[in-house]
Amino acid sequence: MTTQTATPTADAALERDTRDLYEALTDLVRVYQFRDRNCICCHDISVTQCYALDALVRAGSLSLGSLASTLMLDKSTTSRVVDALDRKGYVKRTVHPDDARVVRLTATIRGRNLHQTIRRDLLNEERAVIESLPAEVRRATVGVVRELAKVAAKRIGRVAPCCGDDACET
Amino acid sequence: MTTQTATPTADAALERDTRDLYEALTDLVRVYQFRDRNCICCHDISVTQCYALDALVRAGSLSLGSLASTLMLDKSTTSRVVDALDRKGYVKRTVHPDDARVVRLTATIRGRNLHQTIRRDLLNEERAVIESLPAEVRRATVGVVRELAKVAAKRIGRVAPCCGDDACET
DNA sequence: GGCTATAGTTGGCACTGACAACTAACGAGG
DNA sequence: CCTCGTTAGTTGTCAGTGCCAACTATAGCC
Repeated sequence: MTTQTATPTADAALERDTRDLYEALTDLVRVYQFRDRNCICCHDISVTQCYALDALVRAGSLSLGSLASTLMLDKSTTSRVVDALDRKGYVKRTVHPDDARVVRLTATIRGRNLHQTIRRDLLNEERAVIESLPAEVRRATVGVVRELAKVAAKRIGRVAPCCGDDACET
Repeated sequence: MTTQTATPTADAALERDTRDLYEALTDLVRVYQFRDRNCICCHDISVTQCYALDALVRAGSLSLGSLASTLMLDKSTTSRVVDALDRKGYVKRTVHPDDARVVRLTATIRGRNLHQTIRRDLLNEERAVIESLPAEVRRATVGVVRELAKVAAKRIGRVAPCCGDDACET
């Protein structure tokens, strides 16, 4: 009974799960966007700027192009986000030694400190959210979210224009 | 001091879960933001506008203030988002019969149709993401995400300014 | 040396999001 | 009835986002 048969029951279940998950994810994403806005912006940096800083600290150093694709943003947008971070002294642009076209982006000490501070705040929030859950549930939640992010990235990260294949009849 | 946890082991587990969940959720939220940008914008409407339309269709009709708090946005922002939807003919403003101060917002037929179309697209995407998962896993995922959204909303929806209690020394 | 491809930047535009200042209508109290 | 405080929305302003398209500069190839 665990085989992936195309029975009407299985179909109905998939439909229901799709709808339910869609609703739940919508809520979740909305709440986290709100949290990010509120939690990050009191630190002299915007949400997108924070994502960029995070990506840079994590990676150590990136070209503008790779940063853009990490953030799934246009290069022009990314360039301006970096402008802001550069202006505020959190990130430094240097020319790549082997290829003068590429810009090497690295977080400054100041940038790393800020990143650390914000990360601490966000982790505190996260802990507050989940500490009420029983340990097993928490653990399972982590697994599920991770898996979901992976699957979604595989499906979605791939399609650049519009809605992919189905839909979007313009 | 803040938490009276049982054992150091449990503490460590909580820390690890917090970190892991934070990473996973960050990824998840990023991917879904991207999906929304790409999936919605080919329909003559922006992401925020779509969220607003969705809230209106769901609720049937809302005042501007309640729409703002549903979306967790400032009233001024909300007003302008509604401007755009109004201009495009997806939403109508009417004066509330009992209180001439409040604006009743309702989706037009056009608005409901657009909503339906976009919803279909997003559900198709969602289905594509999860249809590869075994049915039990899917079901569990729905439960977990729902629970997480609920817990997060309780914790986060509450704190309006800045980061809540900890951090944010301005 | 000239050509094409690649990496980034800049211009332009619509929109987002916040705060503050404003207008309009409701609801007491006098 | 009129005034005052409150509540609901709108508008002004400003920084930032995000896209496309046009541009500059360097690299790599013939």
